[in-house]
Amino acid sequence: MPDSPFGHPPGVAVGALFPDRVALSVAGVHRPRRAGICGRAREGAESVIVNCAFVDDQDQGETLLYTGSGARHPRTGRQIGDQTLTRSNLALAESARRRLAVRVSRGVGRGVWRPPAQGYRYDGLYTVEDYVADTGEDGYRIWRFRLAAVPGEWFGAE
DNA sequence: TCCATGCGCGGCC
DNA sequence: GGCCGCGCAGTGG
Repeated sequence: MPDSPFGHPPGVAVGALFPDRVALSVAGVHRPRRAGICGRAREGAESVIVNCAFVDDQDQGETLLYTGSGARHPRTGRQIGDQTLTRSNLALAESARRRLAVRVSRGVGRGVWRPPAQGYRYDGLYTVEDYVADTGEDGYRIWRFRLAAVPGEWFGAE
């Protein structure tokens, strides 16, 4: 499958726990050490981290509103400028266009749906339903992506 | 408080 | 395609 979408990482069960981002990376769940979105503009997004580090995030488990990357103060978590539809944000947009599954891992954070006790948990596959430019809580433009769990392929599935 | 490190991407040949 | 250098990033010691 030359143009295969990104699916479950080999040998990793949905619900698997990892102590930190390095462990997630080594397991092939989410490769970047720091970035929350892994993906390429032309191929779509491979995986994302959900920990509600962005003020405009909303995590409801089966569906979630995921704020794009960029223009965020690294310490306060507040937005400090307008986000652009480039780089990893474009990757998520491409995933939406091609209906590709994206791997979701949840970390600890206020507002995270059923967060792990510590570290990170691989929560399975989601699709990017749509996305829109919006004005976030801090008054800057954000790109907001709506993710929906793939039935039977995510942590909350029966 | 500081800063490493991995990855995407563009430039260049 | 391959190499290289730049800039960014939902960490974490």
